[in-house]
Amino acid sequence: MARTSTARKPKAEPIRRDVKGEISAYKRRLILEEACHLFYAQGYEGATLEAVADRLNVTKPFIYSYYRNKAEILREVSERGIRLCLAALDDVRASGGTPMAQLKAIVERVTSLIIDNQEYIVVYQREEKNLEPATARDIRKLRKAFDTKIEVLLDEGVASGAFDIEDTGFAAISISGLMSWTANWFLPDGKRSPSEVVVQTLKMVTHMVAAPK
Amino acid sequence: MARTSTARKPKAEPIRRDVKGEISAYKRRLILEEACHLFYAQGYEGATLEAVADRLNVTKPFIYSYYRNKAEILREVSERGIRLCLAALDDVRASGGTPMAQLKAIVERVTSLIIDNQEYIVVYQREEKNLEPATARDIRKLRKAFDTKIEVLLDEGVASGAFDIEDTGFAAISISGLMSWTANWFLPDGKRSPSEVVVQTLKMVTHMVAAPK
DNA sequence: TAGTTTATCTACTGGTGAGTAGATATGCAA
DNA sequence: TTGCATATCTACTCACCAGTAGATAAACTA
Repeated sequence: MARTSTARKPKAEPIRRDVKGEISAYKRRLILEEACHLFYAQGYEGATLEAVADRLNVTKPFIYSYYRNKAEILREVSERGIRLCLAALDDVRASGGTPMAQLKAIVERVTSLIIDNQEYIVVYQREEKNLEPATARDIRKLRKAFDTKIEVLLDEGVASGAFDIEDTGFAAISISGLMSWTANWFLPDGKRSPSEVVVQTLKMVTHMVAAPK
Repeated sequence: MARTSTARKPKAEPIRRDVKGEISAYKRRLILEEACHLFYAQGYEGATLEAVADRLNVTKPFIYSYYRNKAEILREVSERGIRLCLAALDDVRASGGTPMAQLKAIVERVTSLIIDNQEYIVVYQREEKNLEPATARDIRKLRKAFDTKIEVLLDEGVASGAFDIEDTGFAAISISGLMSWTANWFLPDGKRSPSEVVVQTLKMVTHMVAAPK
């Protein structure tokens, strides 16, 4: 939306792409993916940046020219999951609908996201204590915000009579817990496909909150 | 129950306690508790055995005369949670009752155990990859056994009409996940007391499985 | 009490990996 | 082309910690 500060002519204005920045971002992304994969397989401390570099056919100092240190990589890995989930939740909330319809849409989208980003989410769950305390707090705040937004939605459903819940705060924790837990047991080549998991999770959540007809 | 092999006289037989063994077991227990506490606070790799020794006012070689190596301590920490939960489950199953009554008893007892042994359980969840592969497999088997036993109970309840569940395997995973997840968010000094958490968990689980009246 | 065993400690090794200094290569501008 | 800037690499340091060898102290036995 915002023009680059040097842009002038309205006609045939070249879209000034920040190519250098894009390439740099792309390299960061490659490092991030490979690092996440190794953190997942061997643990944060067990995975060396040397090994990450090897798998990218570069050397360790290459990584250090894109990330200040190992912890910064972990930070980006850790933020990813909750950022995506919050965005999906906000998106559903913005498009409206009944509380039940919204809850169902959120469970569907968030469970899918968790399956697709399983490694990022598990790494965060396991390695939170390796984050700098300030970073850990920030991410915790995001997770808290997620739960609170679910709670508000549940409150709306209780008010409309769609849900039958005694403690919406606890129910919110349970629902987000149920979804988060998926990252811990789901096996990409297991007997349940991602879409089956989504469907079943939806059923569990519905049972948990729906008012009896 | 079993006599020591050297016991002879039936009358006034001294109960031959293995004092040496008991003291040894007690020391192992002290090491285990302190190690678990530090693993919880700083992570398995972040916590040094030197630090564990310090907190016990002993030295590192002391620890090495009770445990072969650091991984063996982690193994005992990791086994504890699931062993206790399985024992509680078996105990409830053995004392009988309706499927609903049994499920409720299991959720109550297991959730309480998880709260009481929070640190052991979280350390296992986080540090599983630091276990020797064979050990990790063994413990996974125990957890699988737990879920399967829940599934069988759910099947019984479906057969009797007490439960309304489409996929009992998935429901079993969800229930044990809901309980396990407690270890990740419960705060001993938070706004919910352990017994409130147990009560609310029970409500969630009941909602999830109960057939409509 | 002397001698023996057991428990614990002091002081070390060896391997490892995060992070860096300075060299080198690659591409770009004039 | 030459000179400059940027990207990447080679080769290192430094700190840390699991695990151990061998010394010492404590406890037990005869």
